[in-house]
Amino acid sequence: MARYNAQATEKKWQAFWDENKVFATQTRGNAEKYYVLEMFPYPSGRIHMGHVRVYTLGDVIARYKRAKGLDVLHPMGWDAFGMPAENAAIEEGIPPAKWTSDNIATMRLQLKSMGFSYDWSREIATCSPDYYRHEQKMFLDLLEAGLAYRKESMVNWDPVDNTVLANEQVIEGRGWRSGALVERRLLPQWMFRITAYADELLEGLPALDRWPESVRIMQENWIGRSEGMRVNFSLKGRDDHLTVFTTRHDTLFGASFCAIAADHPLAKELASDNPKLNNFIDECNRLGTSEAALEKADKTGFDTGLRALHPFDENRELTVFVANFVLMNYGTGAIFGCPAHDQRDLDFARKYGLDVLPVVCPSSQTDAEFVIADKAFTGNGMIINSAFLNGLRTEDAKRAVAERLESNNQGKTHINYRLRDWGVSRQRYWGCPIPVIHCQDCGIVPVPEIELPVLLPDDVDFDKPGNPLDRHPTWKYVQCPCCDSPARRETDTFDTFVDSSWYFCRYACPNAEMPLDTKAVHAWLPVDQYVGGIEHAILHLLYSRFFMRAMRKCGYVDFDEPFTGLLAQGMVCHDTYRDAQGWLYPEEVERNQKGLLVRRDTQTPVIAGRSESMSKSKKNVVDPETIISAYGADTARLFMLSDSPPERDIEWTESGVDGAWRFVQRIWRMVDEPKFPLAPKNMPAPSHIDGPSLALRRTTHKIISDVTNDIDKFRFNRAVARVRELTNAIGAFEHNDRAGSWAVREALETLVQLIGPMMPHIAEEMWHSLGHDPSLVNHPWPEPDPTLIAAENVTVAVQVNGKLRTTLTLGLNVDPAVAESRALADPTVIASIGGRTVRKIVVVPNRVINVVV
RNA sequence: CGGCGCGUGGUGGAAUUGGUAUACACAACAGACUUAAAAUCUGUCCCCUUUUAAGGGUUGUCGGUUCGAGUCCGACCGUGCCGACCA
Repeated sequence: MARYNAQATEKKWQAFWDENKVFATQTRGNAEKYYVLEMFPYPSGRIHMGHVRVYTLGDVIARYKRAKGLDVLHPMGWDAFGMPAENAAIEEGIPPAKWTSDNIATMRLQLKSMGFSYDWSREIATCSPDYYRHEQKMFLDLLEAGLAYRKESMVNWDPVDNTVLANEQVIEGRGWRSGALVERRLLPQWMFRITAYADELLEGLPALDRWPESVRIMQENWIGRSEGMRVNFSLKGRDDHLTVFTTRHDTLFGASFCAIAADHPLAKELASDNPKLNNFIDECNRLGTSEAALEKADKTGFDTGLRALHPFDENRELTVFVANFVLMNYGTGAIFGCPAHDQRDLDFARKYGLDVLPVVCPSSQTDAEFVIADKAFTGNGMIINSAFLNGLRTEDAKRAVAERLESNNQGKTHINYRLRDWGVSRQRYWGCPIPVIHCQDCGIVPVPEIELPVLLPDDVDFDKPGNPLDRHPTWKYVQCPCCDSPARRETDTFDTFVDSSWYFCRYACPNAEMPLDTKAVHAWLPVDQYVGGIEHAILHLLYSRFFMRAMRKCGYVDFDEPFTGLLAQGMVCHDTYRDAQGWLYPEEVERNQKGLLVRRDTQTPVIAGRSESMSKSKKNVVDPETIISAYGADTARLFMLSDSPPERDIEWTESGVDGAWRFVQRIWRMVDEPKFPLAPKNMPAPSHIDGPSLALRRTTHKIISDVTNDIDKFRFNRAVARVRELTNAIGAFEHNDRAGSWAVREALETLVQLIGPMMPHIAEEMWHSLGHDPSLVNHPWPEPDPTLIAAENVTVAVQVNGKLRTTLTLGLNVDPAVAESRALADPTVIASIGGRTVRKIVVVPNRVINVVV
């Protein structure tokens, strides 16, 4: 009896798959296509458990769809530009290109050792000129299409990474990567006009019905469409006016002040001869960057001395404040304050003693009893105290106000979005160079297409902070392509989210001379199933949806949505351990004889913290490689699939891995040393099968049906449970006769096929042991026999007044009247009825009979 | 503060989507095999009454709809994630 040797067997089959190009993408023409893609990794050095999970999920889908006879595209590549490579250069003196390609080489080997079914011939790395030259060409197209532009704009500046961050890369006022407090700076930036597609991106969401609801809601909120009005307030003693954005123009008569943002142009103008106002603005800007402080910050304002006139009543003068709670980057950077119906305005009004005039009365109260204390009423209702609006409901009042303001040229209905244009400039070296040239005479000149790619120079130094491209002695000095006079290259590079906004298209045509081969892209795209972390719910997924539309406008494709299905998998968690010295790795901790957690080396006590997602900072990580070398890839893959549904977090436990390992051994023994000889392979079914053998056949086919269903719905944990049931059924089977040995072979072969996508190496080995030629990968998925699934008898629950009293075995689809009389004849049921009158009998066929008395 | 999600045994979780709650595993306990250990196999394993048989209760709490609720509705409690002054 030989123990299953996972390491040798896995290597053997990986080599077989490789040599025979088993996973080469097929295009058979008559088969349906299926594109399954997992988010490509950043080559940080080594794979971690998060990678193992997401790529296992994707691989099960890919192998399953392949077995189902579909043409599957399942590629892998590298999100290879980005700051860690530069940090390595700064800290260890390794050039970013070398650091990155070394990491890719390591991680590629690690992924191969997991046995994933990638078509490696389509591998791409975003840092390769073969990739980024096409990105540069696409940028030129976007530029021409008016979707890329340059703008002097206030940016989020990360003082640690010395770079600009997009709004969504700022989390609680800190850089998403460095964690440094973000400053505001005015810099010329390259922007992508994502706002041009705000409505389209919003309207496309409901059709993405195979996306998680939560992701769609997050994107919806991020786009932040709101219907309202721009309203002009005349300014006393000035010719110009103040434009505010509001969604509650029905409350216009409740206005008691106006407020503008600290960086509103009007505020800046007024501050030029008002030092106190200037001071106040400075204070706001300082606060404006630190969101944590802002949370508790009081609403403060500064009276500019200006007075705005109410649009419907020139005699009403409203003080114009600069206020710290008004944001320049939303709406017009100016508001009118209606304290009775907006909590912020109410807080502000109470602080500065301003009027609070209720103008909307909730339907539950009369206007006489309705008062505003410390809570604003923000709901809809009946308009009061509002001249010509009195008696109207909120919606009608909005319409009436809009009509009157528009006819007086005092306002315009307006749809406002929270979404901002996407700033793509990064002042970094390790990114795709932006292919433009700055000429004193000609301005911004695109690099001519024949000169692409603009290559990154190799000879850069990382001794000083800032952008090495900018400091390079020669790289940026070029001649203007238009006038030949001396000019300078753009030294900004792209945000790496640009790289990942189209890579999924390039997989369809990795060697095309053009950025995209439209025919190939249309053959494979959209991605049928995308798998990745929920952390990309907004950034990557929204950018990709935008880029798809931009590529459509540039004529590359004729569809809008890159990913029609999305599976957002949960994180891999592990217990945390620490002692007085700090966090400890799991392998540094053990249980002593008393069962207490202690350090392995010193035997001193260890505190067990709660389970959290694996992270290097908390040291609660398990290196996949140690698991693979101890148990093999199949065990790791099985563990990732069992127990928890994919979208939920999974708890990595040593005992769970042991359990998975035991299962691998167990199924191996079933073919390596069967309890009795199996029927020869390919033998036709015996003409007569009954008793336990028939029962085993029924189980086998029921489980084919269940597992197929479960994998279709990505309920892999249930699929694993069903497979274990089949294993238990085979293990318990004792019927050593002709029919029995045939049924066992059928069950075993089914078992092997069902675990194929989950544990491909052992499945391949068992398939071979059962006498079949490789590769199982190309063997069709088993089909359940419907006549075996349909049971002839069903167990039906019998309830009296909703309480379970007994169960009956009835024929399938038996006449309800028969079921009824069988139930009423049952002694337990008679006893439960206890002589009471039967009022009603509910019969749910094949499920339940409920006697109501 | 808002949005979204979750709450089922000691643990991870299952429940045909309103129809027999606790599938499948992990852990624990007992036993078999063994000189011993590992491995393997068998059994017990939500709670209460009772030796068993049998009965009663149970899906965070309270209420509602229904012949019937883990599942639907309302309120509350707890918890997690995300967004946060979005006018």
